[in-house]
Amino acid sequence: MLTQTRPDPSPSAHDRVYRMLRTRIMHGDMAPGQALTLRGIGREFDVSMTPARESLRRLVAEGALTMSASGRVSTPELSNERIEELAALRALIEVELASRALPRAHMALIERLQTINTGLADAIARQDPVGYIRTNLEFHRTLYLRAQAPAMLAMAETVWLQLGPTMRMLYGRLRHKEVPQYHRLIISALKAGDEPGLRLAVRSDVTQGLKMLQT
Amino acid sequence: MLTQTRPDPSPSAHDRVYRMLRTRIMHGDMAPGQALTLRGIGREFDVSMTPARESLRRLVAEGALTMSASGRVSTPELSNERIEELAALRALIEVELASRALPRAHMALIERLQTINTGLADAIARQDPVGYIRTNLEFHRTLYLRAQAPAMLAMAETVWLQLGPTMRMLYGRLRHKEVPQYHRLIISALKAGDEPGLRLAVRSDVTQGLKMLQT
DNA sequence: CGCGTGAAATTGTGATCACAAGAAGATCAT
DNA sequence: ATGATCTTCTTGTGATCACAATTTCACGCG
Repeated sequence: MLTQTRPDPSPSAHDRVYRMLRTRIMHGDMAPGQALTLRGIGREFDVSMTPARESLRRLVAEGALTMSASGRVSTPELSNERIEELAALRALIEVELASRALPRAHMALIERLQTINTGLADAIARQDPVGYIRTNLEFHRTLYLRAQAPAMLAMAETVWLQLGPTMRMLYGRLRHKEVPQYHRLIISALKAGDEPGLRLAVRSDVTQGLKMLQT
Repeated sequence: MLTQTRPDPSPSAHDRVYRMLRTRIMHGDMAPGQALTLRGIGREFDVSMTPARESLRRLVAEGALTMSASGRVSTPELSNERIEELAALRALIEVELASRALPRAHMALIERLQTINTGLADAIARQDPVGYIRTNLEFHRTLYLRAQAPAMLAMAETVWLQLGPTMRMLYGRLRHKEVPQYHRLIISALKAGDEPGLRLAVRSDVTQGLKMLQT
């Protein structure tokens, strides 16, 4: 998870590669089961094997990538059981994060969330799955940052990371036509300071879609 | 987290080092703020810098170790806020794990848990903090394995890992005289098939002690 | 056409080295 | 005695290479 502090403008090569791969995986820009190699990553990002290996190993440690018995690395193909577990984890962690964010959810934040929802509508209009996933996660992250609970947010992001490649399939199945209604309910509950309503809306939002992935 | 499958009897050097360090950290065998270096790890485990670096980087990715802006690695020194967050995460995840374990908690498991509690009493009698922490976590892990939710168990273990160095301090403050009463309550609730009682006992067990760490 | 075998290519792991950066220690000046 | 500066030592990062293991491909046979 992103715990280390390294605010310098020129981070290490491995850090750079790690962040780019992480973003790509989290936003569903990679399909489940896709293989990655050290030499392939080295070529793509113009680095040697050492930072490539560090990056891949780090993502494996976070569950974003899986490693076979022979050390080969690929994006995970999640079983139904795994998807259900990760959905349950999202429900547990994100509902708590939303509750903790509520006391600091003022109008500026609510307006920011509404703006992000507009971006979701744009991604839907463009039929852009990666853009949709990215903007959806931005919506949640923006809210949860107000919880001021970095350990929990890190855990939530770890779950998003593991779900990333699978989320792409979800988008295809939902064939989104409009912004998820639960986002509107989340925003309403924030405006009203309605904690039970907020918890219910977040739980519904994070679990409803994932149910459709289980075949 | 321990997600990759590598059942071969001779794992990689980096995997070996990683597991040993991970166990040491999780069981409170290292104090908060303790520094580790690549060359130091290399000497101690008789490996070169490459597996040493891989192991440390992996533990950093899991939050077990922290990395400074200059790349130096050490065990984390947790703030009160961080401790509260991790306790809350334990409560969220472990309560859910216990619930999911209940349907498969038969007499053999219950007897196993009682045996482990006897080991806890031994560790207390020996005034052995590391043994105490290890046996306590064994108690929880043994129960949660029955939940058959590896993603959740991995998350729980990640939290234990982050708390490891701090747990050592907790042991000092509690000055344990007897096996935690909540373990007895957990066992009773399992025998009775009492889910609400089990949830309450687990929540109390995982949060009560950690409250004493917050000064 | 499919399967098996062998060879070649590709892969991951670990060691080593060079280099840059940071930390620690020593010395000098106020 | 304390602070600043300089030097030395230690550290982390990345590149490269060797080697073992795995995978892929090609060819031959049934």
